[in-house]
Amino acid sequence: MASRMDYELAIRRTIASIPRGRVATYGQIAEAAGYPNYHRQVAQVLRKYGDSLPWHRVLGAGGAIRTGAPHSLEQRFRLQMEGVRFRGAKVDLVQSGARFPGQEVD
DNA sequence: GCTTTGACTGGAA
DNA sequence: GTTCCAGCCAAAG
Repeated sequence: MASRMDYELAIRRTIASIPRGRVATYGQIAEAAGYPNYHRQVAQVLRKYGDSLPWHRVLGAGGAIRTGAPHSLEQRFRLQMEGVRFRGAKVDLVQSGARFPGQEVD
């Protein structure tokens, strides 16, 4: 049974797999990592290992930036530099939303 | 071992 | 559109 801190490994791997120019939400990452409802742990992992992860590609529900800290400015700047299109203060998930295998596209 | 906190989410007011 | 509340899980006090 390898269920202990594997969740963080799965989350880290999922975040690292986000293609450049695309973004994913906390819930989406948690689900894609195999741990639904672990959206909070995604944030925790980002705080811990964010320095070695594309943290700027992680957004809140609806494409909103939930960094709170001054990072919000840098995050938005980086995303725009990658070609992510913004709509007001939120990201257009319809265009820049990362698609993980197994997800249904309605 | 219980309480508080956190880069969250979805629904209700 | 925003604000508040309950649900959620793990780490830290």
